[in-house]
Amino acid sequence: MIEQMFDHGKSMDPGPTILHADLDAFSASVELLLHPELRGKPIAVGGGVVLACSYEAKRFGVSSGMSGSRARQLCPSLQFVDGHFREYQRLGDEVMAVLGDFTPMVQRISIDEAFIDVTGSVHLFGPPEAIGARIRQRVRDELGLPISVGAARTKHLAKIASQVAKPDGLVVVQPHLEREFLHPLPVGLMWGIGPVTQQKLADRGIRTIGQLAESSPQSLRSLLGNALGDKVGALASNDDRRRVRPNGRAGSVGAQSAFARRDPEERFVREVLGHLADRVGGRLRAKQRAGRTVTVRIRFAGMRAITRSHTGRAPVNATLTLTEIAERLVWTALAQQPPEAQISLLAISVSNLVDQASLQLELPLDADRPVHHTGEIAAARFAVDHALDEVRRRFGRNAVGYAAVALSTEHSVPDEFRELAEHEL
DNA sequence: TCTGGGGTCCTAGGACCC
DNA sequence: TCTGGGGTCCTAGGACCC
Repeated sequence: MIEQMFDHGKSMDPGPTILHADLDAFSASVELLLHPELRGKPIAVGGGVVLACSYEAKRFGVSSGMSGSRARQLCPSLQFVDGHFREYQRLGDEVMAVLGDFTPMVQRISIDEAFIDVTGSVHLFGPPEAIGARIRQRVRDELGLPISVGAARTKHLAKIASQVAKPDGLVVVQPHLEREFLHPLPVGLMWGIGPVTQQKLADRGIRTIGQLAESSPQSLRSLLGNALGDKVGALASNDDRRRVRPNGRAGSVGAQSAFARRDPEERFVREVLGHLADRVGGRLRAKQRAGRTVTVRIRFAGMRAITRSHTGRAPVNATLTLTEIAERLVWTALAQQPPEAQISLLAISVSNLVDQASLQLELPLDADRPVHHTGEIAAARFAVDHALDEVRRRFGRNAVGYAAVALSTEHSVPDEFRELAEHEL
């Protein structure tokens, strides 16, 4: 009798209920909606670069980020389609709206993936398996897209469950079966364990999450560092206290451009940096934000990369100011490199962000300059930026701008695709 | 696996302050 | 005229996420 009551009590209050919902091969699935005749065939979005691909293409070893020529080698029957990026954004938002019908506790991880905490919703919609099934049914019926869902007591378990559920499935991890579920799985499924960490663990004979759970905290700390060691040790031992947090704002904004290796010619570098600064500055200004730290990244032929940063007293978001700071950082860094070094990527990122409603005109944009100089320049730049921002607002982002004509279109990526990855500022 | 693009977090050393 | 310990900020590099 007492045991029954204990059991009954447990199932009435199993703790938090977290779902992880993850659209299957999202971009490719949207393209299949638009091109039903391609269903069942290996397809890839993109051309010069694979931006996304279907499960059929993945089976050949095709993956996103791969060059188009490499993908064609692996899969000669691969069909390339143009991306409909605005559709991805719209449908991704629609899916999030479906999730929002079950709870406001939605944490969106990317265009096509989110955690939701339905602890407070089970009395309305039933147990986790019922909620997961309803979500999948609605996304299928209303949007025509396959989505996998994992449900469990923690984020870690829910996320792994949705991966195990793929493609187009639902996996619920019952609280009393968590260890049986978790321990046989490979460590690479865990959040935070990528190729490097996986190799380090494999060198110690650790391949499953169960083996990881048996390892001593001290050995994991010394192998992986304190933070990561503690984190993976806790997760493997099924100790995950992270909450679902509705999305906050981004802590940094950046843009990058990769290109075929080339000599760092002055005109080229200026054009690329101007283009990147324009993208970053435009996004900052659109959200009335600015940042004190400007970081550049230079990747060389052979993939070695360096970063250089500058933190000023005043936050910046003017395109020309960002360009100048970035140029100075890049040339100072390149001066320390062998003169024959070729570059294959440039990036600009702005961090230490602050809100900057209407203080723009009063603030010197670069505190390192003499004040009499900065006042006028700041005002002029403010005016130029806002004129351009306004033209773009009315006629579109590409109506006017610092186009980097030196960038070949072959390896560059459509702006609409970039926008999919942008975080809320 | 010969590598796109936008992000986050951690580490380690140095400067500087009290 | 030798030197503790803690806190904060900055810089650079690296792993990882989607």
